[in-house]
Amino acid sequence: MPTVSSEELAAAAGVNSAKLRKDFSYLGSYGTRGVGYDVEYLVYQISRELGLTQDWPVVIVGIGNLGAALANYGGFASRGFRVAALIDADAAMTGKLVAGMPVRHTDELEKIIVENEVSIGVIATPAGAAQQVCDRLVAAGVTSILNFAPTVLSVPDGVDVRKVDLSIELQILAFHEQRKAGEGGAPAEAEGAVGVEGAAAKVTKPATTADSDRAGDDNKGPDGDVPAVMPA
Amino acid sequence: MPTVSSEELAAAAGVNSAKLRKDFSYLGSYGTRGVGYDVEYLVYQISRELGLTQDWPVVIVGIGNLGAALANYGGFASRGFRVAALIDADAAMTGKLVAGMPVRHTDELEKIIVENEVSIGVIATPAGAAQQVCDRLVAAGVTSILNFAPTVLSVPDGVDVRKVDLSIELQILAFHEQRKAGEGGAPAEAEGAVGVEGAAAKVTKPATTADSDRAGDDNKGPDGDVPAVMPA
DNA sequence: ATGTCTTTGTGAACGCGTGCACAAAGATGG
DNA sequence: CCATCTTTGTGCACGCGTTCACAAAGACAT
Repeated sequence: MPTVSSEELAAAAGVNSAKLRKDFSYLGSYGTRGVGYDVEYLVYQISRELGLTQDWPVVIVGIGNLGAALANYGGFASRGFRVAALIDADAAMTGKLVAGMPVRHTDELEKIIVENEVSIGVIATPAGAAQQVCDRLVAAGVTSILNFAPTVLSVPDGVDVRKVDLSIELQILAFHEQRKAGEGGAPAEAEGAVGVEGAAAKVTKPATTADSDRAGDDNKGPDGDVPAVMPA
Repeated sequence: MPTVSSEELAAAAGVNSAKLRKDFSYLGSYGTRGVGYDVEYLVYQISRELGLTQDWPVVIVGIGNLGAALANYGGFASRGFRVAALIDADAAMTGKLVAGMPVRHTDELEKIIVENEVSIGVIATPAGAAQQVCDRLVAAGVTSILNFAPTVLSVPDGVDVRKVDLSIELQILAFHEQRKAGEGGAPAEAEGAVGVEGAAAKVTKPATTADSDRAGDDNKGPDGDVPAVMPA
């Protein structure tokens, strides 16, 4: 199949064909009227626009379970990412092979960054070490950081940080799961698990509101639509 | 600070105060006019709505580096998730302690799900095993799946799947990094890294368009705004 | 008790993104 | 070379979410 129409692509992706065409048009006019889009050419153009045709050297700092998992992750190489080095603060780890690559010590961090012209760093350290590692990465020239540590990093302007919270997705699933179970009393209720049990009784709200606890009210929003409190 | 106003919260979160109030109103009328929101009560209500006050037993299948990292992840317990069991297909892993918990063999999967009333499963297996594990989880009663394996899972209606691609975030960083480097020739260009080098020359487009390669065109969208091809 | 002041809750307006619908473009066949 | 048919590229309109702005509610001081 050398060409595809926007209609076919849209159907496959489950989106509107007009939107797909409009999106493509931002990249330029790469389609041929009456025929469609040349598949190979389209793939190339999108890849290039997304930066997939570039070689991005990255370092992974913190080679614990997560760091090792990331080092072994196959999806990186196929997207143009090249793991330039694995770095860990534990001297006992130095030289060990992870994903076929020797772990380097933190002392060499700056040198590694500069020599490999690394601009993207991945932090998979414990929370306590994250900010310190981040500062060193930035000082050495890294301008984009992917943070897996459960901390909010502060960085100077011009540096991008993206935080990945592995439990967020689980949270979203649990939210929908709660909905499936119905509004009524869900199973395995563990009141006070977050350490605020009795909060509803302590507050100064009228007892009627606090005690009824929303059981039975229809939870309509101000505009009358369904409750929109829903992650992603 | 026993209470907060929507204005303070909005400023802290960097959002509009009216939107924040409207969002809160979907949960009910928990504020007090002239005062604000009772912090403790508000935290409790939001926690409850989000499902944080419930106890969610989960199983993690595939105890490799990633599975182990997830088992050790601190963020789960604090959000109401309880790891009911770690499951792996490798008999050599059975009984080993990971995050202070013995690894169970896949043979016991169904039993574990049923006994613990697990409704959420996490798949951290290699891609090849994911669908099979998924099918068994669903058959045993799991209705929400968090998939870390690089495969698209097919599930019956009523089952939610969320796929986590660890390289997506890296991709987004690289995209912005590319933008920072300017439109001109970026460093470390690796033409053809995705195996389509020469694609621009092979296609049947007029040579003028293909060769100019968009250098110099202003890349305006159909409505005249800035190029909106930008992940997240 | 009454007035003033603060802050909520929400109706209404605005703006942006999505989808519709069609003219222009190009391929294909006669 | 012309007619027809397919598919793109995009102006336009609709709808939804965000923001504005204000009336109602309650606290607090006098």
